[in-house]
Amino acid sequence: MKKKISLRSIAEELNLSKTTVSWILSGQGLSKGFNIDTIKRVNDYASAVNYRPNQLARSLSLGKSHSIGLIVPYISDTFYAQMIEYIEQEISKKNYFLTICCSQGNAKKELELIHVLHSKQVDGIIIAPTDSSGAVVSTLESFDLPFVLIDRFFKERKTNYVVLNNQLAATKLVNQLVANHASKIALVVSDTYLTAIRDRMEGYTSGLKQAGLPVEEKLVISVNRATYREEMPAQLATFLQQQPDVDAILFATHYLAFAAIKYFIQEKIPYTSNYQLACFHQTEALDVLAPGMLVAQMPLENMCTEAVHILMDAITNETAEGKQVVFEPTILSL
Amino acid sequence: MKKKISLRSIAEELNLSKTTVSWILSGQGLSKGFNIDTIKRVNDYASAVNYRPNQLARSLSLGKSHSIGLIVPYISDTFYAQMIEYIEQEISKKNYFLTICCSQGNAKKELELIHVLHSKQVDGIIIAPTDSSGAVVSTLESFDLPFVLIDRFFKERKTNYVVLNNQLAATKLVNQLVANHASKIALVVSDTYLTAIRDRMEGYTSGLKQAGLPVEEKLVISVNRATYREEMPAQLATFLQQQPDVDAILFATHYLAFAAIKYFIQEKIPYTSNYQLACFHQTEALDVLAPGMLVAQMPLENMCTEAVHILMDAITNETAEGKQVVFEPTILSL
DNA sequence: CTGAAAGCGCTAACAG
DNA sequence: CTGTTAGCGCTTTCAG
Repeated sequence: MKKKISLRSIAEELNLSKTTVSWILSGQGLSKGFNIDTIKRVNDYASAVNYRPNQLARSLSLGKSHSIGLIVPYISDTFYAQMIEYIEQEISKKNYFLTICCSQGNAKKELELIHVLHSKQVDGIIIAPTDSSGAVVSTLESFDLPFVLIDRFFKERKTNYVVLNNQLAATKLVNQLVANHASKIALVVSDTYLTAIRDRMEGYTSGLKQAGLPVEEKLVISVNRATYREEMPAQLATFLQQQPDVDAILFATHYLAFAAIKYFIQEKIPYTSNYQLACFHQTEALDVLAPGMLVAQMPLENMCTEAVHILMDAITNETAEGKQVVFEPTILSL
Repeated sequence: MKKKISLRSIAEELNLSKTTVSWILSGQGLSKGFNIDTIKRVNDYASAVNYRPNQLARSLSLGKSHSIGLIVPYISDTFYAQMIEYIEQEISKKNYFLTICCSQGNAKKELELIHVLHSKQVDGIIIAPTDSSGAVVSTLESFDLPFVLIDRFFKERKTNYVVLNNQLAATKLVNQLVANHASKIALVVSDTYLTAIRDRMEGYTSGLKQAGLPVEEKLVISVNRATYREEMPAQLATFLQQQPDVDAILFATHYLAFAAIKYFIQEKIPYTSNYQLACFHQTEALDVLAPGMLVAQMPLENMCTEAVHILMDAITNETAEGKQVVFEPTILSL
C-alpha cells in the first residue's frame, strides 16, 4: 500500500533506467533529446504517484543542500522574530530552506550550533552573533562556508555583514533630544559587550559632546539582558531619585524601553510629560505606549533581503568579495 | 589546506578501515571489543581534526534525519514566536533539529510545505494548521509520517493533537464578566473558519445563555486577520456607536485586543473604565496596557513540551496510538 | 579484533 | 535516444 516511491521504483515500473527518469524529471528531457513520448510517460507517472525526490540523497549527490542556517540569540524577541520572517520570505522565493537555531545569548551554544549546521551541510549561514570574541567568524572561515553577519558584527574583520550605523543613530537621537531642549540625558543599556551596543554608547557620548553637555558616567544605567525585567524597577527607581533633574532617557533597545515604561505605568509616573524618551527599533507596543518617543528605525526588511542577496551571491559565486553594508537609520517620532 | 575531513580520510590517515573508525566514533568501540589503543588513537585524531560526520550521508544511511519540521502560520506573531522557542528548546534537548516553515495563513502554501518537509525526510512534523479542510491531515497520514497538531485541530479526526479547551475558556471568561456585572458583552473575532475560533464563539454563546443573556448577532464584530489593523478602527467606531450600552468586550485573540486598545488610546476613550475587557493569551504589551483585563491563559510551554513528547513517542514507537491532549485554561486578571 | 562490501536514493560522466 | 556505472559519505552485515 504505502510502498516508497523512488526513482528506482518509477524506472522499474516504466521499464526504463534510473538515469532516463532522472534526466527527464530534472527537466533535461528535451535538451538531452529524449523521445517525447518517454518524457510524457515519465512525467505523467511521476505526478500521478506524486513523486518527490529524496532531498537527502539529492543533496548528498549534488554537494549542496539548498538550505541555509540562521542563528539568532532569541526567537521570541519581536525584533528577531521579524528578522526571521523576513529572511524566510526572501529565501523561500529562491526555493531555499531555513534551519533556524537559537543561541539563547550563549556564545558556547552558538559555536556548537555552527558546527552542527556545518555538519548538516547547509550551503550558507546568516547569523546575528552573540559571541564577541570573533570565534564564530574564525570557525566559519575555517569551514570556508559562506556566511553573513546581520545586526551585529566585528569591525576589524572584513567579513560579509549587514548592519545599522548604530553610532550615528545614537548621535542623531541625542541631537534631536537636545533640539527638543533636553539638557540631562540618561542612557539605559544592556549587553555592553556587543559592538552594536558599544556603538550606541559612543554615539550617545559624541552627541552629548556636540551639544556641549557633560558626559557623566552616573547617567548610564546598565542592566543584564538575562534579568532586566526584574532589575529594571529597582535600578530605575534609585537612579531617578539620585538624578531628579534628568529630562530625557535614551534606551539602547526596544525591550529596555518597554520595561521602563512598564515600571512608569505601575508607579503612575507621567513619563510622557516628565521625560523625553528615545530608543532603537520600533515596535507595536511602543507605538501606543509612548507617543512622542523618538525612535531610530532600522530598515529591517531591507537588511534581511540584502543579507540574503549577499549570501546567495557568495554561494553561487565562490570568489565573491566580503561585502559590508551599513544602513543609515531613520529617526522618527511616534 | 582545507581538505575535507571525512571518515575515509581519517581511516586512510590512521591506516584503518572506514568500518573500524565508524564503529569507534559511534561509541561502539568497547562493546565491539576493539583494541583500547586503536580506540584512543581514533578518538584523539578525530577530535584533533574536529571531525563531524556528514549528517546528510548519515541520515540517508540511517533512514532518519534527526530533524523535525514545524509549520506555523506566522513567525512574528508573539504567540507563535514563543511557541517556536519552546519547541526548539525542548527538541534541542533531545538533539533534534527544527526546520521551521511559515505558511503565512495560506493553506495551499502549507500543503506544499508538508510535501517539501517530507521530501527532506524529516522524522516528524508539528503543525499549527491553517488549513481547515483537513487536507493537511490526510496528506500527512498518506505519508505515514508522525505528526502532531498544536493549537489548532480537527475535532472529527483522531490524530495526535495538543490544544486548549477553547470553548470552556470562552465560557469561563463570559462567566467572569457576568460575575463582574457585565450585561451586554461584545465579541471580536477573526479567522472564523478556524476551529479554535469557532470554539471560542460557541463558548461565548453558551456563556451568555448560562447567564440568561440574549445572544445577538449584532454583538459580534468579525474582521480579517490579513487586514485587521486597518479595519479595526472603523469597525469598532461604528459598532460602539450603534451599541452604546455594551459594557464588556471579549476578544478572541491577543492581537485583536491589542488593535482595539490602540484605537481606544488614539481616540482617548477611557477603555479601562468604560468596558470590562477579556481576551485569549497573555502578552507583555497587554499586561501594561490593560490592567484588570481578564485573560484566558494557555499553558503554552506545557503544550509545547507535550507536543514534542507525543511526537517523539510516535517516532520511536511506530505503533503509538493517536493521543489527544486538551489543556484547561486558567483565567487571570491582569 | 578488523576489513570488505553492499546499500541508502540520487546525479552525471561515459558508452553505445 | 537510452543504459551502465561510479560515486556522494556514512552504516552495518558478514566474513575472516
